[in-house]
Amino acid sequence: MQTDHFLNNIFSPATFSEKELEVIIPKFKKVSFSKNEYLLKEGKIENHYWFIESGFARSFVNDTKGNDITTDFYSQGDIAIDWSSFFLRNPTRENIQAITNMVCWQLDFDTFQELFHSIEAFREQGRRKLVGSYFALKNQRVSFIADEAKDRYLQLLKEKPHVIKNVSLQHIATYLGITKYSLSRIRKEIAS
Amino acid sequence: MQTDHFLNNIFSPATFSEKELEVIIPKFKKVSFSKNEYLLKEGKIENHYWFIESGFARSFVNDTKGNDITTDFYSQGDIAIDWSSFFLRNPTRENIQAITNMVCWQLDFDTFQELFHSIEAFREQGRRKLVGSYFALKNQRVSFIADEAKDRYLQLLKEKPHVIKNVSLQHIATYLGITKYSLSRIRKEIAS
DNA sequence: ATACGTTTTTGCCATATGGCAACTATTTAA
DNA sequence: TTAAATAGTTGCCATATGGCAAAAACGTAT
Repeated sequence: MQTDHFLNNIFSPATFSEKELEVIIPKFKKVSFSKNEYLLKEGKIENHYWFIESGFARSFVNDTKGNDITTDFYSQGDIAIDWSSFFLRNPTRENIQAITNMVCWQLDFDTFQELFHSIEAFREQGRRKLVGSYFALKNQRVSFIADEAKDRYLQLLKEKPHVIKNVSLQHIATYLGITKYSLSRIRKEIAS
Repeated sequence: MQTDHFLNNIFSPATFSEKELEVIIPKFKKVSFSKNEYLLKEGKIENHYWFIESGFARSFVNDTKGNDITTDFYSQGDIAIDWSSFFLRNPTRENIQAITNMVCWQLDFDTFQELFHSIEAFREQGRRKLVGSYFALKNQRVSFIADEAKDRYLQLLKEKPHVIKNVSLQHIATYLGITKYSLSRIRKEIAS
């Protein structure tokens, strides 16, 4: 096992034993995506746990009026997944699409389950990742209620500056819950 | 073990073996709360996993302007918990308060961990509960962006009619992300 | 380099919701 | 039962954001 392998950043010797790493790491398969390709499509059951080594992706749903609403952005080190479809084995409402070319590492559901139930550190890590996503979502919920669009944008700018640079205005707008017109005006206002 | 015990509705023989139930059920402790008492207070670390047998609770946070914003409602069969504080062992931003008198069943963190790591069915159930909360939150996020306040209210009315009847207008309003004035007007409009 | 399609910007006006202030209704405590 | 506190309602106007249409800017393929 090469020690400069990307996954060694995700599964560090501080948390996993040498023996566990030898079981875990080889189970991942490297997969590349070209810009605009889908990692997951609406109606399918999420069957992969994807770690991103490079590139950007976004997830979106189509609302009842047919509007495309961005639900999240993903970049290096992130897990690009619909947790509920993956764990509950339900068809997903989400699409996950590559915004740039990407390199990812995948685990399928059965392999994930095997590691989850057999390795306590893997299980704890998975739980922490899921809870981390949950926490972010809860904070966003409060921000949606308490903050104006401009503040939500500034917050995103601070938290994920690399995202802003790689994602089109219209996708950022739906993520923030506003129209592209409003976001364009907010940017203009900030610039001055 | 009495078979009409409330927890037998939560831990059913279909999913858990007789032997597992004998380990799990006795570990729960029955606790009652009076109206307005707190199950969890801002700044503390969530140390309990609460199943509600009867009564209602709500969780809320204080935003930067000091406004009290309702984040969720809980009733019979629900788990009234801040998952992130519980699992990540961080001080919480949330308050969970009894809206009526309540009867709950508690497990502390260490006991939860013990059961989580030793009983696969318990672990799967916990994961499903957490993912279920996550799923609900994600759908709410889309609804916030795609639907008007009136539709969000009608949706809540359909999903949790018992909540509406037991919770004050102002708390429902902040949960929906609108002011009490707006919700009052929406109700008036619906009535006609 | 040119031309096409897509994305972003901007003027204009529409609409949903916010929020004060005053009033009314309901709940709680004495 | 009555008074006090709390919760809900409503008139009025303010404000943030929506959304069309047209123009401008940008990216991409030939």
